[in-house]
Amino acid sequence: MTGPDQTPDDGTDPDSPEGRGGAAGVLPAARPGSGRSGLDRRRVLGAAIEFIDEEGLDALTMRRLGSRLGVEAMALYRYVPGREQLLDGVVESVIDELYGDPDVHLAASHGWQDYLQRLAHGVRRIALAHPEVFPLVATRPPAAPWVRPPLRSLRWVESFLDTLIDSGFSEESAVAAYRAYSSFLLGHLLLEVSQKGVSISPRDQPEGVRQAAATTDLSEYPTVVRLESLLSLDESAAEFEEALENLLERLEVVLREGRTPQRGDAGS
Amino acid sequence: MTGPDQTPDDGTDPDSPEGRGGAAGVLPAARPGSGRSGLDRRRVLGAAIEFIDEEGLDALTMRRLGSRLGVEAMALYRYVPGREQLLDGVVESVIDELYGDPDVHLAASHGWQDYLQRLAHGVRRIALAHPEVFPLVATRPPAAPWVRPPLRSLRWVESFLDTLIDSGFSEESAVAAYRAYSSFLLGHLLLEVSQKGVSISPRDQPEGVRQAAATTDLSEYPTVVRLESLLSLDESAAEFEEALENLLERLEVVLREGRTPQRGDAGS
DNA sequence: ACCTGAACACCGTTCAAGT
DNA sequence: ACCTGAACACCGTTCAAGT
Repeated sequence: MTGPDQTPDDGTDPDSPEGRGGAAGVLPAARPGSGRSGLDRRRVLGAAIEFIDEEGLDALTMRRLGSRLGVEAMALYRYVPGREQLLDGVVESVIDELYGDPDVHLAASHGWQDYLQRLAHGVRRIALAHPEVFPLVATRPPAAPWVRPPLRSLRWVESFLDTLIDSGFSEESAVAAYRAYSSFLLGHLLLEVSQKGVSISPRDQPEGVRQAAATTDLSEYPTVVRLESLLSLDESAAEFEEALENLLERLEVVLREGRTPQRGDAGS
Repeated sequence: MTGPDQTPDDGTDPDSPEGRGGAAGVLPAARPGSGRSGLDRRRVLGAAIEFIDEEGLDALTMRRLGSRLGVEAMALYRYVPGREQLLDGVVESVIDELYGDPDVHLAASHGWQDYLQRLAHGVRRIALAHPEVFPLVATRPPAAPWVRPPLRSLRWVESFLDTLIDSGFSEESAVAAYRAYSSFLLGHLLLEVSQKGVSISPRDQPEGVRQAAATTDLSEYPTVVRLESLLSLDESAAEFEEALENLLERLEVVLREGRTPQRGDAGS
């Protein structure tokens, strides 16, 4: 999906049989005969995700990833055309977890609101599972200008639009809903994930953060100081639910006002 | 503000006299005597911003920035402790443009909604002026966990909270409003800016995008294909206004329901 | 078929040295 | 006081060579 690379086994199309079921799989596994030490595009991407989760994005180099896999960096180029495309593969791999998430696909016909709820929670689960990877999901250039970052895959866009249109949204309002939904997801999850990075991990730049906190003169910001405990409460989960509910309510209004105006307008 | 560097002239505190007025200035200029070729922390940061705007973030290296300034890379270390802190300085410098924006500060007392409107538009102006820099604004770890990315400065957080509390918000709802507002800004502007990057610039990875577009089999996504023209319409500006209006309405409800409950609750 | 060694051009950063 | 040259450790990536 990422490029015209001539590497072997680049069956990245999302409809290959293995892609559908497995929670982690973007690519088919190595042929059965090839022994456990055999490298694999899937294994490479999996290792990259692990690496980023553990050490942070900046720490990921071809050489270090190679040595985690017991191999020289140059060996990776058999499975991935370069570092940029490795990152694209990581992003693709991570959102592909959604395809395998039963909580998202289960019971497709409880209405569009239920569907958008499950989709949002599915994306949120991924973001929280890979907080270091998620900014990449948000940041890598998408396949087409209208495939917006948090969903990131034509399959999801298609499914989103179909579901809304089937539920009575006009094409225009389905597209508008898609935009509102994407930016809601992106904003919330990016903030939640970055907050998590700051408050929990002594990993990346604890130095920078601690320094800044120590250096800044707080006496000029009495309100901030007074509200510090309120400000540092982590209410992300509740805020997510509330903002999502609110968005769905907004969409419901749009639906009621704009219900597929093209025909049947006089019929019922 | 960023670290314990012993470089000369590191008066990064936001209250130095020069910092208040000038639209671009984080730091005082060089002493009057030092000639036009004299380097300067401000000049270094300014050149870095220009560079990123023109060539993209990935292209910025110490060596290239040096040569743009007619100097070896090593000379930059006089003004900036390292590349990371250079990027922090860039972010700080860019949001400092807000302090000099008359449209944001003008007429402080037309009510909180007017204030939030002007602030949001100010941030949006910055994001659009520096589309390559803005993801950095969203991504760099903030000074404190509760200083959320798009606002990024204690001064703005303080001003935000004060304005809302003065307008009758309870402390709790002022903080909740701050969170909702930040994530709204982040989501919208990040999407808008990344869309701009994709659709306009033949700059960064036009290769990757064009490839993906060409490689993907669109026949599986009939709805997406059918709605392509709707999907690729750029309605960012209108969507921004609408979502902002909606947010302000939500906040108004919060205000009415929760009007400073601590005292005077029985008085009127 | 799959991996490695050596090499190339380019990084960030340090430090002693120049003016 | 300010800048540079040389050096170090580390990048991504290529390509011929090994097995």
